[in-house]
Amino acid sequence: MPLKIASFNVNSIKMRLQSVINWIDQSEIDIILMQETKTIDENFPYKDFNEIGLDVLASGQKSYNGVAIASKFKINEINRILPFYNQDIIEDDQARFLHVKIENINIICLYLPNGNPAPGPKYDYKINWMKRLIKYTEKIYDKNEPLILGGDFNVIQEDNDCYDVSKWQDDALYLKKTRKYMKELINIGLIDSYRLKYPNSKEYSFWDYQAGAWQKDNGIRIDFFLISPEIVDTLIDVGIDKSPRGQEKPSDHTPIWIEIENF
DNA sequence: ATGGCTATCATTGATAGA
Repeated sequence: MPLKIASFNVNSIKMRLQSVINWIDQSEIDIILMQETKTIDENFPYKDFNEIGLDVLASGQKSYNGVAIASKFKINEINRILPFYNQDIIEDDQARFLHVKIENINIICLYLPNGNPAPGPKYDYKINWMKRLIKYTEKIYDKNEPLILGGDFNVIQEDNDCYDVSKWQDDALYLKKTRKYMKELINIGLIDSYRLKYPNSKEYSFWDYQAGAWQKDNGIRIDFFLISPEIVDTLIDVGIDKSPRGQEKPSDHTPIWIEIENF
């Protein structure tokens, strides 16, 4: 039976609740990874997801960040804290990470830090977070086990992932160091599922609210599904659904999805 | 245009996003 998995930076689950629920229903999504939910767990709208038959796990905080997963199959929590490997940082109160197991699949839902302005402490935090993610992924990686990293990576990895990279030269999303660590993560043995199917396409997953970016298609592709070889073997289809971005009161991101043969 | 918009929290302004 095919399994359809999506990732969507919703930019506030409260503002986007009805459109997210409708999109899940219309797109026949089995598992959805959400980012920028912007609410504490007590206030997460669990009921609305439960009513359409989904189990939910949320890891949020007040005002900013926040990740959540909703699934037709039981969600088994593995980890909601990305471990530290750098002794300089002793705590991290930003809700950006969820590692779960659903059926036989290890799934990580992530919201990688933006990092602007660079250089500066926010960029240092981003790079440190990427190093932690690399270490964690190396630790759990097994090429014979299905593993999916999905979410908002806040990285413009290739020139084809941006309408005009000349405007992003000094941005934290495109700096050489950012792309170097993204490459290091991929080199553990993961595949960018979108690029596997569309090696040369220019399609985006984010358009700024400002300056008519959506109307001009001034977008960037920063939401990814990185998948292990075991998932590649069962991959049926991949896509970016632009339609939610064109609706009233949209998120500035649009959902991405993969379909795999699982059972 | 170091601009343009959207969301949150707190109280009409500051902060963050990318």
